[in-house]
Amino acid sequence: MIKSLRGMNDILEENEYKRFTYFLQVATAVAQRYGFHYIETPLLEETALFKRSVGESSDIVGKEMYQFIDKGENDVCLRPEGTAGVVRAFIQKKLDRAGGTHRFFYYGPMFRYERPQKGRLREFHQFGVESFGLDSVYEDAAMIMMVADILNELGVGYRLQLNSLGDQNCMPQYRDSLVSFIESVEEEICEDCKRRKETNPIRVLDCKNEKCQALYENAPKLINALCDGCESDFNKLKKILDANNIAYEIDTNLVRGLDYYSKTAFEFVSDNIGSQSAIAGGGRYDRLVEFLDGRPTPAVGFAMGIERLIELIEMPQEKRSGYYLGAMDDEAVDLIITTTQKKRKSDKATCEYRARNLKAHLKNADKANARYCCIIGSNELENGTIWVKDLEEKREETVKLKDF
RNA sequence: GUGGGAUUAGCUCAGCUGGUUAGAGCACUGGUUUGUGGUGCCGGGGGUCACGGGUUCGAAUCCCGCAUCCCACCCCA
Repeated sequence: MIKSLRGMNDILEENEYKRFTYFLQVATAVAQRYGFHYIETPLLEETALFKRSVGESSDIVGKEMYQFIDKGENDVCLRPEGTAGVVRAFIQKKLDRAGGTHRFFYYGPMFRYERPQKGRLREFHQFGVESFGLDSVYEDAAMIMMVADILNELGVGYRLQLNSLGDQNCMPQYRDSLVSFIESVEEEICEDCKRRKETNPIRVLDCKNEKCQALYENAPKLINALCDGCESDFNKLKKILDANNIAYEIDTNLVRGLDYYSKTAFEFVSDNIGSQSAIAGGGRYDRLVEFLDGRPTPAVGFAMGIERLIELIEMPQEKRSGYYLGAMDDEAVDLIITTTQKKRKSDKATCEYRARNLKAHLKNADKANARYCCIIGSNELENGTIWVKDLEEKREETVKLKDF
């Protein structure tokens, strides 16, 4: 038997596909209410795109990409995340030169070659949005409120963690002071942190090693080193969230794993899905368009992990709907088929191809969660009528077939 | 990539220290004699016990390998 590859799942169970499609409905509707429109970009991109955007120091690019040389000798890879492709499309379409604001949402599969576990797949699905052209912190707040709206509508509980990563004015200085701090404790930190000091020093802050964490208690905090602009934006952001009743916690160690973030960084986490607890994450990435050879364009966005989310969604109760049609007589089956086809012009309608007794049909109709069970037996066939039972109201009537 | 646990019917699981045709509940399916469901009763189908080796007179049960899932590390959505 051929099985799916490790970490790659089918979404076909009732409690999966229903939640999956319901999530997309809700997320899409909310994004459209915020003025975002759909964008679809390729699953396969040039490897260089991710090296330059996500960053070579990140684990995603360093060891998790599905990368290969195609038949035209191009170095390509399956996208490990969604932002880079959208930014590439934005620049390629010269929207950076067009100016103005551009807001996109997308969803689809992402690929990372990781060791699978609960909430961590090799092929997984993200829903995300990207907003270009606005450097206003109001847009950062709008992103966060959009995530909150989606989660609230889905009945998903969360905690929001917030941080500011600074910009090109304050981040480099902070990085220098952090590096000198790390050097002062270098003897005692873990091997990973020693490596991080060289590749991406900010990342030592979210090292999970307890000993390291204890040492970093005294590390300089980025939040205290922000330049005036970053600090006032961060304060403004907090104010906006307060005014809109969005609860948050400041997490000074929240460092997003992708290199392109600056200023606002946020993460929505859940305590109910195991150790892979981040359900949405995002932030501002004002430099990324420039890094990918576009005109400098401020941008902000987020992504949500759909598989993690659907574990948490509370589905609204499903109501009976549509018609179930059945014959109790072999002679009536053809009539059932044509009647069903007629109904399908306007309503959901399913039918049974075999003649069955009434009890069996009612059982089928009930199982199909149909609202109406409609039967033609020998009596009805003779009189040109159809027997219709409303399974919810428990009412039944016999109507002329032409009026049905 | 490292360490640990699990793997028996579509699903959730039982199967004691190796011993005759591997079980249950749910699900599926058929019937339940005059045409009434979700909630009665009776019956039926379905498992090379993940896969590959080994030990043994005999393996779902013991050993080795391998795959997948789960947990932790790591990483992130």
